[in-house]
Amino acid sequence: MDRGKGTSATSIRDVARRANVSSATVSRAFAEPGLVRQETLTRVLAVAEELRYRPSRAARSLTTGKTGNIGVIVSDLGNPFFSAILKGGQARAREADHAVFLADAEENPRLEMELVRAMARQVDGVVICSSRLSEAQLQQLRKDTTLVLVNRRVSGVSAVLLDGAGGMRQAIEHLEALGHKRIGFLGGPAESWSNRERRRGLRAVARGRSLEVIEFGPFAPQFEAGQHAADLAVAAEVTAVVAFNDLMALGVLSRLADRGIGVPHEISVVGFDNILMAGMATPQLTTVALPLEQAGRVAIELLLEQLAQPGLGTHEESLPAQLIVRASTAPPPNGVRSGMRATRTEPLQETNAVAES
Amino acid sequence: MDRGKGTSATSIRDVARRANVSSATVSRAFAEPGLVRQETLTRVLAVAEELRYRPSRAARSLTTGKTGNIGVIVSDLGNPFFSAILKGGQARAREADHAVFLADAEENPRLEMELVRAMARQVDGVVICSSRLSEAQLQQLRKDTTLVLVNRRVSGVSAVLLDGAGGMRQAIEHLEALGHKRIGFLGGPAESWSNRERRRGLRAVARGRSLEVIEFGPFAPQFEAGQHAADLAVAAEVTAVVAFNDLMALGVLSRLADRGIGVPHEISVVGFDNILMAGMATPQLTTVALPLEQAGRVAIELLLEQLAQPGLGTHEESLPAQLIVRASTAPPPNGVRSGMRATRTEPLQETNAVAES
DNA sequence: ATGAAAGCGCTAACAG
DNA sequence: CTGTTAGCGCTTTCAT
Repeated sequence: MDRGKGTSATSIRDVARRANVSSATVSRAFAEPGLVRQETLTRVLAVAEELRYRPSRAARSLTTGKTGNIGVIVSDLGNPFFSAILKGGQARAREADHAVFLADAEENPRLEMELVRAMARQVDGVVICSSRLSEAQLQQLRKDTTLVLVNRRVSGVSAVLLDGAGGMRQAIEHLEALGHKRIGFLGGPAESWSNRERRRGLRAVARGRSLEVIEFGPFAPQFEAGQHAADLAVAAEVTAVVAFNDLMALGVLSRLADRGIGVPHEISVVGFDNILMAGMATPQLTTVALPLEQAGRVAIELLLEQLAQPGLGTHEESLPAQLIVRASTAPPPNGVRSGMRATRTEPLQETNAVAES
Repeated sequence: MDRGKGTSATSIRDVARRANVSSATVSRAFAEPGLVRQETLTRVLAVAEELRYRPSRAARSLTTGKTGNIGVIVSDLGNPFFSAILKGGQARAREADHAVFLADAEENPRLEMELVRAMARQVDGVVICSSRLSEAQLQQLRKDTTLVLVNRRVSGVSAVLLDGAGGMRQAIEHLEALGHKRIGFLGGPAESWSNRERRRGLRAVARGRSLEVIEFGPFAPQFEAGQHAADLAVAAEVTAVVAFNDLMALGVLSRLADRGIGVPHEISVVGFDNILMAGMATPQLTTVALPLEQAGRVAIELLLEQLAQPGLGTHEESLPAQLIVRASTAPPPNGVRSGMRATRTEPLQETNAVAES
């Protein structure tokens, strides 16, 4: 009978015996090839190859303290926003010969905390994307875990941020240049760091311009919320709408089409690119693209750096947003209009906030 | 100075000393609580808690041979199809207290092989989603790795399959019931197992019915390919189109709209649900939904079973597809038409096949 | 340049 | 029920 699978993986000793050397030499042959004589080295490597020997990382980690693994926690695997980050991170980790532990926190802070704790001993460090933990909890974690955050800023922790504020500025400037004076913003979840950033950018750019900006929301960043919000925006007589993400923007587009309202002739629409539509190149929708894969790469990069020189301080890397203009924006129907100073309304409605970007 | 992070994780000995027991007892307290006297148990657990002790899986795996980890390999992390599977698998693995190693094979067989090999020693088994490896390579791998395949059938290996053939049958029967007689199928990548399945289902259902089925493709399963294929389908005068996936279907929709061809009045469109649009509920598009998350769960399930009883044979689980009818299908323009027997054309064009579903 | 030996944190017999 | 004793596979002084 077959005796299961990995029951008898070749160990370092097998190689050592077969090559007439001590296991120490085999170990060195892999870790510090320079320390063994050329002749021995080739022999050992040959035998290792022949026996299909692969060092056991678990055993190695026992003595070295390093696991060669990196943990990545996302708040919702179903969100393409995170898949993209993950893809980049995964690639970078592999280049550095590190394996990736993946966990989905399912938007649940308790679970997230638990996952980091559970991972802690099996990885050298953890990347958390859009953490739902409180600042205090994160500060707690960083005491005994090397941490890098994506899409979240916390003092003393390295992070890679996506420049939502800058993206918002680009979007608004674009619309302003087209002649829009009255613009609606459909906000995402209130607790979302990136939503706060985007609103911050929005206000900064509106300040001191002859733009009227109306904020709606918070909304769940979903297609349906976009459909709903579209009606609010139309009622508020804006000539352009910027949505928290492209899913919502798509909802807006859909609702406007249903109501027979022309895009972009009657109203212009901009979405923030959750990369949802990456494959289909969002041919209709003007979006603010975020370099998500790169964010993943950089996060791993930061983590690796930090592992290499634990002493040094923390980095914060901010990645630029990029407005991609397409068919959903155009000059407003009747050229210039009001011309009041920037204002904003209170949130008009609450919806349950789920996925964030 | 701070001496890095996990430098001094509390070990089993620390707990043992502090609780006045041997490390064996502590070990048992965690592994087989039943073997320890209640009193001792509580004391040990209390101390462990106090010291924030977490057993080291690496060390444990050294003696037990089990790692408690599962490897999951997907052929493209960027494809939402796989994110969905991953999400389900991740969840199931966590329920079973297993961690997930994730790797992206990037559509590259060499890399895929390498990844499985690299993972092998750190995991108890591997799930490969839409493997790009040859049958021979997979047979090779299964010799020394516990394997479960998703979306791929290979003799002697457990697998979870998505019933593309059944989904296709549903789609065609739906269109037939509406009165369509001449239907086009826009095929996916030629090498894709699921594409072969869908074509198989297509022919099976067409056989013996007064339906004319025209196959186009193979195409890359992308939005752009859908746009292109739309023209071919229109030229072929079909009254309905079934696309390999929803991305392509969206492309079709887009192209038809550009050409001013009404959907569903002039032509009906059905997509296979790559779950791309999960969030937006694909409100316009009739699709064949595939239970992707469940597929992930079942895959892990199968793997766990196999790990538990290595002796037993392999399972193949086939998950049902589900037609979801929405606004993109309706009776054909002029009711009944020709009525010839099922036929099919040769592939009309080749495009580079990338993502598959 | 290489080997011997100790030990990383844990579990698995085997005693008691 | 609990302690003792060996290792698991590898790295790392310390010798040689």
